[in-house]
Amino acid sequence: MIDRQEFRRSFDEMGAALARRGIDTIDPDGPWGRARALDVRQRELKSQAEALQAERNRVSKLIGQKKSNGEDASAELAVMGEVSRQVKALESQAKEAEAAFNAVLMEIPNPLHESVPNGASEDDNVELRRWGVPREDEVPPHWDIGADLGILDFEAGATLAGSRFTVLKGAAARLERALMQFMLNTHVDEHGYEEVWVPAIVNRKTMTGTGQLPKFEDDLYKLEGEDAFLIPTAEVPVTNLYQDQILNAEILPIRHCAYTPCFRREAGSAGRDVRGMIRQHQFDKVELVHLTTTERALSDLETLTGHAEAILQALKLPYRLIELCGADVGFSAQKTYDLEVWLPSQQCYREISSCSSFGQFQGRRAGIRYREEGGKPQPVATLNGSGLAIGRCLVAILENGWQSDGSVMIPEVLRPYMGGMQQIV
RNA sequence: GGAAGGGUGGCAGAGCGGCUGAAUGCACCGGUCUUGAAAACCGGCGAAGGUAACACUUCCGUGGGUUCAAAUCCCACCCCUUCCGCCA
Repeated sequence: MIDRQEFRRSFDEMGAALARRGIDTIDPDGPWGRARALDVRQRELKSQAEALQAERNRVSKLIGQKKSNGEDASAELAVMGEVSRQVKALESQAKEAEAAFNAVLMEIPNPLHESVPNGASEDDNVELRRWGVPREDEVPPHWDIGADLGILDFEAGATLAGSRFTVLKGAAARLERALMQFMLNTHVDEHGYEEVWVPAIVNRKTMTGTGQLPKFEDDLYKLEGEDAFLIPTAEVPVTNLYQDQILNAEILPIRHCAYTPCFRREAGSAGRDVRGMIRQHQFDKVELVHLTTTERALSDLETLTGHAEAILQALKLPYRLIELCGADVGFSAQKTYDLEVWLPSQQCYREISSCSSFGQFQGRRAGIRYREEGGKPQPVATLNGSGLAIGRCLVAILENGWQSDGSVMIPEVLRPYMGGMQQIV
């Protein structure tokens, strides 16, 4: 959520940062224009209500004093009936107006950080660097590699659950588990993260805190008969671990890593990546989450991204780092780097990690604040990034490790987790 | 699912119609004392809006109601704890 004070003080500057996302900030009936109008109305009604509340409180106190002194208070009581009715009416109007203002605010995305490049679509994302040497020989798609080896079963996934579900067997199942272990161990032992294990079902409030709700309910799996949802990413429960808390500044930065399954309806991506396991309704991911100060947010984003890169490097998977342009940065983020891994069958790089700084946006929404010694509470800055998406990582290993005899070389760092297995045959 | 108890400031915990934004203790901050520390003593110490600063307003799980006045009374809901049932 954007800051109300800043919204009033810097309406035009904020609007400009939002316009870079392609949002209409000129139209008075658009969200930006409506927010302004609703704020004015909300504040008017609130100050009217408050003035009358003050009167009510003053006279009520007087009545109490008179009564306890045995004096007559009937004159005051006579007028207060009406005053009280008016207070109630104004209170509920003010409440409604504030709720309306809030509802609009909740649907306004995070203004972009000034360093984010302009752009009209994902085609304008900026490549920052590449690592590793992509193989350019012909490699079959992972679904063929996996089917030939008998370790990926897409038909079984479809039978059990539908499209975009896959069953892993044998070496693939173990590889999935090995990747999870390797990633978590690396982040805990080498990067200093504290591991957490969290629920994969959360309530509406939690989902709202990180920004998935109210705007993106269609992307989520909702539980029948309950106001609860399957998480689309560990970001949601892990960040919200601290919802409505005031933290001591000394404990920042907080760095958590977590494995969770992730569930996405992929409502808007019909027809994209329908084959294989690039885009699944359920997938595994190890996530990195930082809670830090606003001053540190941007430099911590570099650190976090580096931790995700370290995994790719250890697995010796070629990748590139891109910075998302204004049109492509997600709703809650102020700045985002994507890591894209080389997929030889497609001869292109595909997203395998997304690392974002959210500034105070989520901290404000989720009520996560911190206090410097003697200072006032202020929202924490949050960051998160995949470290990494496990299913896509498995795909990359199958394709990059594929050999012309049909076998797949297992990256060295994973072999201890694979019972010493060097290749999948 | 059934029964009972309970949700109050960073924590613990009183209050159960007006003098209560809230006793008390702990924690924390400042001071006195001390070579220093501890102890003791004195003072301060919730959040949000609002203001130049005050004033003022709101907040005692959430929502509604009664009343001139609600943390306190009434209704509904949510959550937690314990016991029983069920169960990995």
